[in-house]
Amino acid sequence: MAKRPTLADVAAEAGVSRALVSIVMRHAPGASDATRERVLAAAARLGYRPDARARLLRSSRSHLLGVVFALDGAFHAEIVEALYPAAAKAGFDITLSARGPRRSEEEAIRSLLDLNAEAIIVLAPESDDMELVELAAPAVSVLQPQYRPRLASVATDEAAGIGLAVEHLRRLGHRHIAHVDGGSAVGSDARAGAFDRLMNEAGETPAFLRGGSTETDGMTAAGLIATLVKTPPFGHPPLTAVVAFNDALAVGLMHGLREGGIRIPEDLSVVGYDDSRLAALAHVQLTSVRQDPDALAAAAVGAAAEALDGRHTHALVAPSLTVRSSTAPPPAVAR
Amino acid sequence: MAKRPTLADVAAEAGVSRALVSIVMRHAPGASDATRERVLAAAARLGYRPDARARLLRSSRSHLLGVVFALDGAFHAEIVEALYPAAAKAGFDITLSARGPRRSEEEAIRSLLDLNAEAIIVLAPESDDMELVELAAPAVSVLQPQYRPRLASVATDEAAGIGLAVEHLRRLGHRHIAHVDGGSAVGSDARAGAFDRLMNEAGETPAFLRGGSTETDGMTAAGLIATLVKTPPFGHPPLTAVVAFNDALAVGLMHGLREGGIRIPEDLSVVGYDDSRLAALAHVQLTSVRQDPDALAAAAVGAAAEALDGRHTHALVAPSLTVRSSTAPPPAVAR
DNA sequence: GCACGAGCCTAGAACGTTCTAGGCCGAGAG
DNA sequence: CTCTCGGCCTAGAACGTTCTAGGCTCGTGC
Repeated sequence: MAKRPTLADVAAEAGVSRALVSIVMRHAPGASDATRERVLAAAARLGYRPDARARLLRSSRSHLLGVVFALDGAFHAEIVEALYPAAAKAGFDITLSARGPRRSEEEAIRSLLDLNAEAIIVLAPESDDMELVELAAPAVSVLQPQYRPRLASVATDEAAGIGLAVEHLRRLGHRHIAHVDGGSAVGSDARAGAFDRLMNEAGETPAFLRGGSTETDGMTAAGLIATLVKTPPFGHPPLTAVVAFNDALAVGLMHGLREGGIRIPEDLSVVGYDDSRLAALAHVQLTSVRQDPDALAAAAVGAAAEALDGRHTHALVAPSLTVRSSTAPPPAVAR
Repeated sequence: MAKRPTLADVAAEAGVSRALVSIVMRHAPGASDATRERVLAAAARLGYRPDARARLLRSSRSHLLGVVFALDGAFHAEIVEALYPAAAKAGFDITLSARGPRRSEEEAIRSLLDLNAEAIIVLAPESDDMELVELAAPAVSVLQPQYRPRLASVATDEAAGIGLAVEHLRRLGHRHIAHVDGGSAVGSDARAGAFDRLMNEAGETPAFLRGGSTETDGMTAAGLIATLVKTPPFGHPPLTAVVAFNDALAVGLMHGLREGGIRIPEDLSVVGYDDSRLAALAHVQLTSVRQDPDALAAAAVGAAAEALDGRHTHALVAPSLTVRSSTAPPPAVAR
């Protein structure tokens, strides 16, 4: 394990000063093309790699973005993945810190602050830990809009997402669509509210069913829905489509409904939300609202950069719809 | 955003030297209890937090373990989660680096080396990138045994895992068990080999079926299995249980079989491998071999520490079995 | 012939910590 | 009384970078 070469080693090898090597390495102006080449050659010969710690320590700007994510967050993985190129493009490095059942958001944030992250991006912050961040570094809340002073946020446009789902179903010919809400889950109100507004605008009475955020919740809710499909209340037309709060709920729903003898999509169309791995499973094939990880990541990095300049933006990113085979025209298309 | 206080600030506040503050902060010997208390009070008053970068830069040992994981790795999340406490216990910090479709293992490893991680833990290394690590820092390969000089490894004892699955099925009364292998997936041979040995030891002829590592592979394999269950070849008893290479394969299998009119577990018992989130889904409830994330994490940290001292160990961790409702006694228990 | 600016380069300080070497002081041994 | 030793503490160097201030050399304009 030979010692790792430093700036000084490269400088000696190339016969120049350390400062000049530093200039070349940072692609900063102030070196001729000839020496630049010579220094780079020397660096390559020695296998030199700049030491991130020292670099971070000295430069006032660390160019480091801290990212807090949940290991079990359905959609977090995709955003994290998208954050790397987005950050690189903006000249930032990324350092990750996971939260989970055994590691609190606060711990995760603390460790990032210790590394002197310039700004902190928190995916779906769960609590008031954001206060902690506000003290030490500008922060961006992703996926879950929070409005606080000194806090930027980036989220999917829920109204547009629900809108996509409803429009897709209407185009297929559905006229009686219900929303199975997220119960007390965070974000449930935003989606339910969007559904409410959409229905009202179309002059229809919105139909809501109590759901939840887990597969089990979906299986529970399936009973009532099966009834509404098979034997609708007097004077009511049968339900032909539902928009679920999220994919897990939708999957539970589908399973419960099929056990109850309802065919999907022949008897009932189901739309999920998140387009998670769950939705893409070969035996699930759930039509789902897709939040755009690349757009969210780019917006998050952008918001972080803005926040560093003291501007706290609140961005909404447009979702799209991934159509799979859980949706189809209703049993008898009304004319 | 007032400047963050430094050692010097605390020293001034407490009326001592920087070195002494450092001693107190590190809980190092060489300070009286009285001053220790005084310094800590001053630090608390100023809200001092040590700067990890400077600390890392100066101390020869960085006490930093780099962890490379895959964002979509079925089981990685649980191990990462378990690594935090395991590392803390051994006096290490953890820094994460993700790999994924758009970020190669090599990039992930490089960024960790830039931060001067003392040792690198790679979850399920995919390729020869390990050579890269070997140059710069001791490495531990987790989940996927690799035997190279200068490389430690920690993995689940595949033979024991398959053994648990088979024993569970035998106890239920199954006598005709097949293994649906992982095709060309990494690790397939280890599990298939273990099954082979196990069957031979019991004096039975092992039955193998070609599978794969995805749900789709499972759905494909389901056709043949359905035949073996319903109309076994002349002279052969019907198949009553299968052990699948992994959970995804098992889930595809179950779905395909049910579509083919086979009831699970009444007609056929299915055992998966990994005990991933997939297996725990409410509508799946797959009995599965559970790799122990805590034990793997602890072993990985241990191996990293050993590797720092030049000893490269190869540890096997015993798995357990999570019994759910995809397994039951065979249709007619043979006496 | 001289002043000046631009381009290239360097010396040395600085970042916030830890480490090394050593100083001071009081107590106990001789 | 002197010597030594251990406990507490400090000054200053060190880690590997980046930043600041400035130096040298050349070409150009007067």
